[in-house]
Amino acid sequence: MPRSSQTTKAQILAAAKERFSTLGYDGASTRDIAEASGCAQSLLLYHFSSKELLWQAMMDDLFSKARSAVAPHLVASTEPAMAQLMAGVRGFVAFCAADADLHRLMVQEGRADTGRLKWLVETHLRATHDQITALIAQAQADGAARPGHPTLIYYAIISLAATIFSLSPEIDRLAPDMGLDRAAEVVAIIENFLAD
Amino acid sequence: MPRSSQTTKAQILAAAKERFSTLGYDGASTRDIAEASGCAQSLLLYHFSSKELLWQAMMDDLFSKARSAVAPHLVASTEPAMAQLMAGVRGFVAFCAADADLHRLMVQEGRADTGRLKWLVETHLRATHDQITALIAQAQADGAARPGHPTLIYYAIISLAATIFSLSPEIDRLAPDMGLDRAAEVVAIIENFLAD
DNA sequence: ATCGTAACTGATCGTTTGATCAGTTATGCC
DNA sequence: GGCATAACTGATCAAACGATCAGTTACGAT
Repeated sequence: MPRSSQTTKAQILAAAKERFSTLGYDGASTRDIAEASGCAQSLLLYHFSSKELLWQAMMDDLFSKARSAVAPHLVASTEPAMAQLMAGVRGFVAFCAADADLHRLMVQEGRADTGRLKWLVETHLRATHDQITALIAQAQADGAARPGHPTLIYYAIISLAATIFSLSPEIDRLAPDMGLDRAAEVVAIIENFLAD
Repeated sequence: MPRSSQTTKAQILAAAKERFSTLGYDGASTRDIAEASGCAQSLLLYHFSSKELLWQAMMDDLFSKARSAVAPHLVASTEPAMAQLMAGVRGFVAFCAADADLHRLMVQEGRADTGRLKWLVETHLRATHDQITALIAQAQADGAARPGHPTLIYYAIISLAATIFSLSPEIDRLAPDMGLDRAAEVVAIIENFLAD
């Protein structure tokens, strides 16, 4: 019984995000993803052609959502660079708290120099990296942000913002008493870290 | 031609660390690991019984090395907690800079609540976590360290110390101009972050 | 020297993987 | 109402997986 193509694709993408982020690219199987989204494995390949193209479509979808959480705070603002930066950080932390899968996926792919990493850097990472590091450099020139290579600062922010949420199974096992409202404290940590 | 059992095992463990850390548990195959260490796949299983026990043996080996890089700075010191902490941080950063695989492996396993994660927490993580968070709490009581849940501070330190090195393929692609002596700057970042 | 045992290999088992394809069902258009 | 087409399924492929096992090699103790 054919449904809307968009509905089926969205269900497959959601299942793919869950499986790829927890099991890794090789660990996740297209049969498993198809079963979790309630369709035959062959339908998954009918819509996305191959496992790798499904992975790319899932990444496109995820980065599109991440950009809409961060970008509005950055564009064409008249505020100082540091204020723009912190507004973007708040949006990014909120996104990571709500969906830890993006950072899990990025860490999985960022450790080996594969074809998938090259695709990720050229398609999604480069533009954001260049934009944010320019903002960091401006904030440093204003005397508002701490010194250091902007790329290093950039990755320090990302790791502080995302690691707590992406390692939550491990952290929950070690410190079950820790509260669940970690986002506010994470923002405070980054603000304190960024300040000169 | 039988070699020493210890030599063969060490070669297999080194190859396993490289494959598991870059491809993930499912992505790495015992055939690949055996080929990289120059022996038959059946010999690998002869020495380690199964893929999962090989993975555990590799983790035991790696944590043993990590502990010898950090522990000497912590035990039975008469210095204040903050000074002990920073000494341990310097040892840990140096270890991460020399061998980024441990953190890669930890991030891979820390995101899904599998049997392997449970084994990791109980066998290797719990003791270190309890020891370091107690030190953090003491440094906070001394008024030397910033406030916040010690486990949150603990994971902030770990992510700051390790992420830069474990994501080096991605970072090298984005900012090839960045220097290679990142360890000193990372230590400075953590020291600044920890201070009250 | 020889004998027991640890180290090691090659062949092979049953499963699971990504992928292909012929065939079936339902929807939207004229 | 028929009809082209998009949506979808089940069967099946070759390849790779973890694992088992019978058989071979070489070292070390007696």
